[in-house]
Amino acid sequence: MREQKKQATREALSAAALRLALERGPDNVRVDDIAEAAGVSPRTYNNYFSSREQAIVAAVTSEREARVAAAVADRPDGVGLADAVVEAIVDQYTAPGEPGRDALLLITTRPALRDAFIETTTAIEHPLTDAIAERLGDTDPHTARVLAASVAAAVRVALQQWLQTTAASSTTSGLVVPSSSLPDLLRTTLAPLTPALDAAEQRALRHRHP
Amino acid sequence: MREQKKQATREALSAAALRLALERGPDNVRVDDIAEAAGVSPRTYNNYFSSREQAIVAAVTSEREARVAAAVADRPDGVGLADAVVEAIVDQYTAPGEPGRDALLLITTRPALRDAFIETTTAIEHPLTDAIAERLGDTDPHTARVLAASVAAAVRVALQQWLQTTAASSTTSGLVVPSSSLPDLLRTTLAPLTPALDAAEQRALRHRHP
DNA sequence: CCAAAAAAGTGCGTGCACGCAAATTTGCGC
DNA sequence: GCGCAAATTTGCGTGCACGCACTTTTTTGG
Repeated sequence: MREQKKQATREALSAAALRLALERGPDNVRVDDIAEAAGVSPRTYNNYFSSREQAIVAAVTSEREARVAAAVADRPDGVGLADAVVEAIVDQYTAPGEPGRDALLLITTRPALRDAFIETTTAIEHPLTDAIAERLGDTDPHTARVLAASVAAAVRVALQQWLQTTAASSTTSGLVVPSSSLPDLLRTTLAPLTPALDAAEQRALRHRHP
Repeated sequence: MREQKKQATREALSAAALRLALERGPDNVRVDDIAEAAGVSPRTYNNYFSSREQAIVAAVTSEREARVAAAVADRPDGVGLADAVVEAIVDQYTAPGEPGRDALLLITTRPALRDAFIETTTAIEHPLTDAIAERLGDTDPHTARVLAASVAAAVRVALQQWLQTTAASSTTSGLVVPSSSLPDLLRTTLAPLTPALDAAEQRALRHRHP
C-alpha cells in the first residue's frame, strides 16, 4: 500500500505543479503553492522532486520509461532488436495523451522546462538496459548498458532538434527548416545506431548457437 | 586578453576549490572561501561554476574536451574512424597529470563529486561532434551528433563502472570483481559502438565516391 | 491485538544558485 | 591620452534544495 500512496502523492504534486504553471505562468508558482495544492508539506515536495521544472515535466512524461521498456519486451522475437527498439520508442513518443497542447507549448517556450524535459530521456536508460539485456541474453553486461545509453542519447538529440526548430519556427518569421515530425526525427537519429544493435544481436545469436 | 583573463580566473577558482577541498575536506569549504582564495567576489564564482562540485572537478578534467577532439582530428586518415575515436579517448583518459592521486581519491569517495565527475563526459559531446563530422564530410549532420553523444554515453558508463568498483573495493573486504583498469574498461564499453562508427564511415565513403 | 521497527512526512536551519541593476574594467577608434 | 560602448564584476534580494532530528503513520512479528 505504501507504494500506491507514494505514487498518488507524487502524481498529485506533479499535477498541481503543471496546473498552477499553466494558470499563472511558471514563474509565478512558488514551491509552497504546489505543496499546498497537493496537500503536503513543502519539505515533502522536495522528497519527490528536486526542482519545480522536474515536477511540472513529470506530469507529461510520467511512466514513459516503463512503457518504453515494456514495449521493447513485447515485440515478438521475430523482429530484430533494432526494429523493436526504434518502433517501441517511436510509439511511446507518439502516444495519445502525450500532449496537452498547451502543456507542450509551455515546455517548449521556457528554457528551464525545455532542459528538464530533455533530461527525462536519461530515465529510460535503466529500464531499457534490462529490456535489451533480456533480448541479448547474459552476454557481456556492459553491452546492453552502452546500447541503452546510446539509444537514450539519440532520443535526446532528436528532442533537442525538435524543440529547437519548433521554438525557432514559432518566434521567427521563419526561413528555418520546416520542423519535421518527431517520429521522423526519432527514426533519423536512431538510424546510425542500428548497425550497433544488429551487431550485438548477431553476437548474441552466435553465442547461443556456437 | 579578455579571454586570457577569464581563463585565468576560472583556473584560479577551480584550483582554489580543489586545494581547499583537499585541505579541509569538501564539506568544510564554503563558496565564500573559494572566492576569497581566488581573489574574486562570491557572486563572480557563480558566474563561472554553478556548484562547488563542478569547480573542484574542473581542476582535474579541464580542457579534456578539446584534447579529445584534437586527438581525433590528428589521427591520420588511414586509420578507421572507430579506432581513431577509441584510441583518442583512451589516450586522454590515461594522460599523465590525470591524477593527483589524492584528488582522485577525494572524487571517488564523495558521491557528489563522483556525480559531477561523471557528468563531465557530456562536455566532450560538442567538440567530438565537430571532429567526427569533419571525418564524415557533410553527410546528414545528425549522424555525427548521435555518434558523438553515444560515444560520450559509453565513456560515462565506463567511468560509472570504474568508480563504482573502485569505491566498493576500497571500502568492503571485497569479493567484488577486481576493478579493471580504466583503459580496458573504456575499450570494452566503446566496443559495441564500433559497428555504428564503421557503418557511418562506409556510408560517407560511398557518398564521396558514388 | 499489540508492541516494536520501519518508513514516510514535517519543521527548521544553512548555504547556495541566480536574476537584476549598479559599478567597474576592458577594448578601440580618434 | 580620451572617452564611449561592450563586457565583466559585484552587491543584494529571493526562493530553493537538502541535511538533520523529530513526529506520525504503516508494517511486521510475536
